[in-house]
Amino acid sequence: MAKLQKSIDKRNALINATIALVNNNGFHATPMSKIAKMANVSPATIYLYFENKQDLVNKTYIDVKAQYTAYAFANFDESMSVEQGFEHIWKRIADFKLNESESAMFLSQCDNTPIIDEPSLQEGIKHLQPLLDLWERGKQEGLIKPISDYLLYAYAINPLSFLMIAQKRGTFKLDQKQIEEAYEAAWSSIKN
Amino acid sequence: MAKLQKSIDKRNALINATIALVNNNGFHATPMSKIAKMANVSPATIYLYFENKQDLVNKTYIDVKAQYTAYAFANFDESMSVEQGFEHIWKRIADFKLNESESAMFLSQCDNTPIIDEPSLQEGIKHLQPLLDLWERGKQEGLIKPISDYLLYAYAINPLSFLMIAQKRGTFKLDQKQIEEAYEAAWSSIKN
Amino acid sequence: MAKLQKSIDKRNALINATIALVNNNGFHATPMSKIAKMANVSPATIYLYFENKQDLVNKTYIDVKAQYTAYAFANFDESMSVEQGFEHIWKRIADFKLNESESAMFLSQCDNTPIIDEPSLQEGIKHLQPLLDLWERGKQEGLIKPISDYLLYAYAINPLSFLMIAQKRGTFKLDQKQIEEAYEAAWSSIKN
Amino acid sequence: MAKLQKSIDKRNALINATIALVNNNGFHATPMSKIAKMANVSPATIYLYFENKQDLVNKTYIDVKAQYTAYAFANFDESMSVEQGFEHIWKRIADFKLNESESAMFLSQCDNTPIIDEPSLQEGIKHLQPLLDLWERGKQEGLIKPISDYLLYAYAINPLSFLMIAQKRGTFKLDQKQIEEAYEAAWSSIKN
DNA sequence: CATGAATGAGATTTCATTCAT
DNA sequence: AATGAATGAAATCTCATTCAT
Repeated sequence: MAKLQKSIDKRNALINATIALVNNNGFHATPMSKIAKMANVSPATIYLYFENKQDLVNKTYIDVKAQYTAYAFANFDESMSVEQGFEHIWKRIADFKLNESESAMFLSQCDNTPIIDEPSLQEGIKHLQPLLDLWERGKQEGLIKPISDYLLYAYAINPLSFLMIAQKRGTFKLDQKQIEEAYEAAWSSIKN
Repeated sequence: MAKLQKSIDKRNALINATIALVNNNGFHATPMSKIAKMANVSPATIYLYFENKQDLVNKTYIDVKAQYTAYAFANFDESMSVEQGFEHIWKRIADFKLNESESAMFLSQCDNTPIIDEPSLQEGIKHLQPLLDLWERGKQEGLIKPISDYLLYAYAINPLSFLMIAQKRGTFKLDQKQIEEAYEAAWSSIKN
Repeated sequence: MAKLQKSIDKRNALINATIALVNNNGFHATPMSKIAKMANVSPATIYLYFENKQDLVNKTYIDVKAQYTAYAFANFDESMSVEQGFEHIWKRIADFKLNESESAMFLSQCDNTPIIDEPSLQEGIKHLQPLLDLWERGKQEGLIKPISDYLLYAYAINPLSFLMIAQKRGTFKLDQKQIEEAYEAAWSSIKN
Repeated sequence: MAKLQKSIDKRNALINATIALVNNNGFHATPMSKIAKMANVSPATIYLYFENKQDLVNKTYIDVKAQYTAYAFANFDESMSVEQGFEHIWKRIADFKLNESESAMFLSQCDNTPIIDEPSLQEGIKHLQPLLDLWERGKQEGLIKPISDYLLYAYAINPLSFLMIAQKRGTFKLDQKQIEEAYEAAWSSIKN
């Protein structure tokens, strides 16, 4: 295996350990030593890849957020109609939240606490542009309510986080039928 | 001032300090010593009122959750029509999230991280029953979609948390017009 | 009940609580608050009867040591022969160590650690005089080895402490037959 | 110096500091910080070698007890006669108690208080077997009283602890003549 | 690059003692 | 005399980070 690859593997192992431990124990109960142990490296090695703990968690956030958006827009095509496009993206996001629930949980935790610093939060938001563009088109075509993107996101996308957490906690199960119902609710809330 | 009152005041001061500091710094960066300082007591005094840090944050959660539901259902009357009742409760909750944003932030942080233990989370959920009863009535009258309460909550109520956080971060401002738009979106998403 | 009596009762309750707790947990794990709780008084009340923790444990030691020697010499009569007198005292001490094992344990702990201050240790030794006098007589009569009282005590009396602790720990049981054997060993070790 | 050696040195420094401080101040007045200072390491370093304070004192006890028995049985040879063997071991133990009085004091403190946990006490007892075997032989040959090993130990060996403490406290001096007297008393107490 | 050992700084928690009542 | 509440000081232990190898 090439040296570079080994390096990337270690970085990934650290990122994954961070996600798993922060999800299960919370940021406050995730010491660097545990992260190192789970990633099978020495604590000192972490500092070869990241400046400090804050940097590690920031970078983890940015990485995961990038995965999330890449997943969301895979196979999306700007030639799709607004409704087709929205359904496509929405279902990709639903898939991500339910199948990649470790990653989704981590994002949810970061987005609701002050553990990520402001610049990294900004960095994470960047990649949502295609969805915003789609909504813009929808508004112009009169298909989507002419309201703030924040409102659209709050009603069309964010509820999936709540459902993912409920499912993770075991109090609720999202099967195919309920995903359809959720999509209905999402579309109803933003369509004109 | 009576002894009992002084005791209650101290407990409240501790709860409030906990909310403020956890909101601003996160649980991991909120030492007991800072909480004590902010509440104007000695660190040792905290342990007269709470067993340990975990207990303090659990009890804070339960307290705040109780305030939240009390606020939500104030002046609610089961004789109201389903739509009237829903609008009433929804707007109370919106008021709470936007006016009592410190409390709301704290709840959001607790509901998205593993800092509160399971029994306390359960304790906190108890008081939502009137809303669930209203939805049940709505379903029977054919006014509300016959879907899981989790889905209804995810779309009708939870988006307010997202909007509250966005507003707190200063990236977005919820004024009267947008509250009406949000209400429209909420109602659209769950009405039949 | 007279006021004075109530006062004495409280003092005794404190002394007894100290003995029980130090025996079971050791001095280092016996906080004043636990002593107070066990004696059914407020922590502050302890300071009405004793200057501080050191004073409490010193006084407890002196009290128990006095009980011990009183018990040891009860019914002893200087007109007894040396051997009769020794057997009498020895058996009283054996009785004390085995029946009043709480008290005996406490003394043993104090005599083998630096928890009691020097003046109180001295105070505790005082009352052994009758035994030393008996030995003196025994030496003059040629019945007892002409060796230091420390040696006599080490071999004739102190082994009972070891046996008491072994019994307390449950690894060994001292019944009547073994007490006789122990007496034999004690007498053999010091008799001329 | 090899890494391993430095590690062993640090562990030993910690063990020795523990012995010295517990002897002089008692367990309750021996904070980890003092132990660290005396061993010339940071308090945090203690936790690389021992799990916690209880573990440190347990391990110290086991170490010292092992030294004690190794010392006691050095040059002992099962081909010796019972009386020769006993005298040999007894004098080795006397040497240890008087020359290695720091270690002996520590053992005495541990054996008379609840500071060592049960498993570690058990661990410490293991190594006395050669003495018990010798006594067994003595009983079969009719040279030693047919009584419990606990009684034999209480009278033949344990008095040395009492004498060692008395000497340490300065109230009594064990010179060569008195050691012979003590040996006489010990042997008298257990011989048939 | 990689590490294990080490640690300073600080976290949580305990406790002997005091004080207003 | 008696107390419960309060606390300053200190105890145990943790952890992010560094450094010699």
